[in-house]
Amino acid sequence: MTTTNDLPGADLAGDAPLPGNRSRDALRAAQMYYLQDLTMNAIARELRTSRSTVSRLLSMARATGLVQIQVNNPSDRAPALEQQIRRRFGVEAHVVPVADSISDSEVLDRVAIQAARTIGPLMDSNAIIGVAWGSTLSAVSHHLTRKQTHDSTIVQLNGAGNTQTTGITYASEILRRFGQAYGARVEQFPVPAFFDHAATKTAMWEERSVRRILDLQQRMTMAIFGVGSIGSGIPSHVYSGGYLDREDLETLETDEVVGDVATMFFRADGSHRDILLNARSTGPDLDQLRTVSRRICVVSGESKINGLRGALAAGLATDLILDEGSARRLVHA
Amino acid sequence: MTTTNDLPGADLAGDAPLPGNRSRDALRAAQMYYLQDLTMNAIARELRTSRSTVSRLLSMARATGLVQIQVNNPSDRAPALEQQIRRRFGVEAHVVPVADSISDSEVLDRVAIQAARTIGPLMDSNAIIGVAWGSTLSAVSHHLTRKQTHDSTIVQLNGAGNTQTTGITYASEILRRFGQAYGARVEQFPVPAFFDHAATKTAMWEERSVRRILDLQQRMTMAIFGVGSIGSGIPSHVYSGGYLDREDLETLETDEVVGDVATMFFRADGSHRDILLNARSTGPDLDQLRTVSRRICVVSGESKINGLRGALAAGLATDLILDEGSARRLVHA
DNA sequence: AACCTGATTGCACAAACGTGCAGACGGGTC
DNA sequence: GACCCGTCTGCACGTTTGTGCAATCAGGTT
Repeated sequence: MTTTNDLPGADLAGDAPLPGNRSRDALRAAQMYYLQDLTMNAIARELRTSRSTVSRLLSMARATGLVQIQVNNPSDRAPALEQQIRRRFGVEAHVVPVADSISDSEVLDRVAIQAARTIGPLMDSNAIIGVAWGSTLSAVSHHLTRKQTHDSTIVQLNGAGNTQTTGITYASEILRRFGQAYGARVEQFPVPAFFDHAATKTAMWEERSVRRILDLQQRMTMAIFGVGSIGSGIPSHVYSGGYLDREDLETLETDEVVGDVATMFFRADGSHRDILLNARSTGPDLDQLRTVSRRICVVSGESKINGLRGALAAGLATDLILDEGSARRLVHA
Repeated sequence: MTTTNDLPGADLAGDAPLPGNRSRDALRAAQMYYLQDLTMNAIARELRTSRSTVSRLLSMARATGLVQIQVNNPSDRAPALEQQIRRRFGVEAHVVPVADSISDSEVLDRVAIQAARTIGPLMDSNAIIGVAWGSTLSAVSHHLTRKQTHDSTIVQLNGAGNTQTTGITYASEILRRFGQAYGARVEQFPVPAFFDHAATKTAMWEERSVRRILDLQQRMTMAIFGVGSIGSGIPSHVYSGGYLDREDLETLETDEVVGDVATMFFRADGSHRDILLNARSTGPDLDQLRTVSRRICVVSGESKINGLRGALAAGLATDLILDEGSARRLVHA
């Protein structure tokens, strides 16, 4: 082909420059491209613009949630792994296919993209969404696709401050992106991840500013979180980021903690009674978390397997999004 | 580009040739392509196959309904035309964007594609779908995308025989395609479009074989039909295809008929009382049709505008899929 | 009017994609 | 074993799509 690109001599019969033209064109283009199978060139002619503009209109249509693409495995014959996980652990599994040859950070990225797209369709109006923070959630938040909703709220699940920073910029970035993608209010939780003294927590928990957040958490319709894991390979953010001192880490060990969800710790059997640190943690009580009707856990990387097992034993999740490698480890052992 | 195509030296580490490999790969490919934004080349590497195979896997995934693409106009700021139609006529309108420069048959084709894709997501298990026949429905039936359902039934809305043929091959092809796309049973209605004598209809309507179909029609959860139109330009199939003789056409005129749905006629004001031909027609009683909870009317081409107005006045449709030109004519007059 | 600044456009090129074709494979038949 | 026929594969090629860049436009400021 000799690069007879774009439109040759159009743009002579100008369309009225109507208001809101941009997004109207995006909708038209999307309909013609995805519903009528026209090529971008054909669409460009009908829209009296250049093909490259159509390409951009379409990518805008995708980014703003105007176009939604779903991949649904006909549940009756879903991949074996997902079925096994559902049977063994009682959660709806979404296994992200990845070759085992790729790097951990790439796996995280791909799990995050797919998680973001899986969450999208579940997002609803009038929802109250609890969101944790951490490297997993951060990755997810970068790939959310827009979807307009009314009267929904994003609420932070646990404080993010530590001894060095208030953690606000990090956690709030995550929340902000969620809020923006879904057109939702954002409610931050401006407390440290852990109090130094359990008594301070008790006191703060009586404050009305805090109770407002706790109240929202109680009414959550959906919660989204990763897991932290102790004991195999790389420790998660919480265990190395200045949130806990040496003494804390020792008590975790004596309490036989294997992991955490939103800085609330649990043991391999799923129990969380009498784990000292939880009395100072600002995460949601795990019994309360279990009352939320949709609880989505995102996990990437096999180093999290111990924490994940604990979380599953505790029944913290209703939906589990994880990479294929971890899924395999989970069932084959 | 120097055509550095497809994978250079793969296919040495063979994967196990598992059963059902094909559709599993299609699912994996679809997830990686649509959910993770990998290129087909990258997918080919992970799947240990060639890029072209991935391309084919993906088009298979789309064709079998594994991937579903939706374009949703955020109803609050839907295109003006759709809003006006909804207000004026009380139906949910889906306007198919087409430039006014293209030919009638092309318009029909594009309306049909978009109609097929619009119907797809509405299709459900345990549904009983009534389907009419005619050039519009025929076009739609060619573009249905597969979607597996359980225990659903496609039932023919009106007989298709005429004096020359039993009409079976034509109408049944349409039904067959619907049935195949949705994995549904197909129930044909083996009667002529019109009886010569109303008495024959009365008699036949008591036959158990016919009652079975009528019973299904009574329990329809969805109906899909076009409209026939008299009086402007090209007459529809029914008016020229050997179904009616001159005398019949004359009675239609004296009865002030403007169009039909599934060979049941109505006037411009939507009424259908005392239209003689209806007593001999095998289409569903219009009062009964109105009890179906979802009634989708597909219209392409401005020549149908008169019939369409009548059908809307009669309140026959809950959803209307039509081309932009007709939509404009509909509101601007 | 002159000037800046950010958004938007079309172009040119490179990357990604779809598909006709010929060869390879599989399994049934003579 | 030889043969046939339908299916699947990779290749080559042409087509379609994404994107950096420079020119242009819109609207606000000096």
